Amino acid sequence: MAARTSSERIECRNVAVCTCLGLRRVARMATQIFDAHLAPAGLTIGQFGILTQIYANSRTGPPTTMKALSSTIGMDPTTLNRTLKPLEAEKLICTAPDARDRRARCIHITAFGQKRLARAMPLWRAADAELRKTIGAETMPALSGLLGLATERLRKSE
Amino acid sequence: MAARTSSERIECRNVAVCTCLGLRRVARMATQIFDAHLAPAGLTIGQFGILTQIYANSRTGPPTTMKALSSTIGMDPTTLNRTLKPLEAEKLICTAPDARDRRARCIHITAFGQKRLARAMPLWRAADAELRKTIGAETMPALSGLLGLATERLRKSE
DNA sequence: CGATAATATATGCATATGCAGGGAGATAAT
DNA sequence: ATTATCTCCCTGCATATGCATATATTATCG
Repeated sequence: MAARTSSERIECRNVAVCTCLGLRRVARMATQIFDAHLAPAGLTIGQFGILTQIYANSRTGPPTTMKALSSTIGMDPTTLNRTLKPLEAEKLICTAPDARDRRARCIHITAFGQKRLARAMPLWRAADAELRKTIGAETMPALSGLLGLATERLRKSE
Repeated sequence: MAARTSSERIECRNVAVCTCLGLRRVARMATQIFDAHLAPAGLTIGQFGILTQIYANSRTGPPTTMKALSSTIGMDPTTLNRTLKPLEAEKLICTAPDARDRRARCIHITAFGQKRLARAMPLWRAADAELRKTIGAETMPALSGLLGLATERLRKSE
């Protein structure tokens, strides 16, 4: 038999429906919708989500640390670290070393940040409504539910 | 009444279940699984998906252009442009201007790229199996189906 | 108390993502 | 044919993402 090294067909049909690639693709598309809606408030959807979480935490307990926040939103701490930088540069948040553990930094939302968040909230609602309208009023909660379930199980597996 | 500007509570409960943020979060988590599995083959899941698509196209018709490929995988052409750079630098793909339309660039997978893809394929299967096992054998196809539906509808809306 | 381990954050590197806008080439209008 | 327009790609800018690793600080063990 002659060698047919590069003509051996690679079986790749299933890749077309890869869940990971699907997640990334739909996340990209949804991100464009949300970023476009939030742009007038000067926030991306990622920044908006983080700011909201910091705000929510500030109303329920002690100041958030990087570690806690990164765990809550399921993001690598090093990513969060850098993602916070533009927010701090814009004075939407401020950070200070924790008095009881000087390794940790406490993250606070500023009054300016709260104003920004309040301004962004209706824009987020409009983006959410557009996504719902586009992918279907039945599909949206089903997708959201599965994502919540997946998050939970991915978290537990760590 | 005294001014209470910054003490007005911002309603943000729904943000916790934002579909866009959920998509981004689960996409991040899944990406970590797939990237870890594919690392021995020197590919990220994004590169793997693109390489697979170029390979599949090469077997069914004329060479892929950037525009066509970006549309197929639902990615901005400028993003694709840069994402292809490391693949070209590693000689996994090669590009050449189209003879009939010199604005366009035709993208080909090299024999070296096919070898790399063949090596990565079982790693991708292992990653897929791990994700399935983690999020649940019933959840996986349901999620995949909804993502396919969402992709379709997001595409049509453009 | 001093050495060691564990923890919280930060930095270097590389890839990923897309908007605005620019340049080259193809197509349509007059 | 010349102009106008449109299409395809590329570059500058800014954010997003995480691994390996470094630094600072706390906790633990002997």
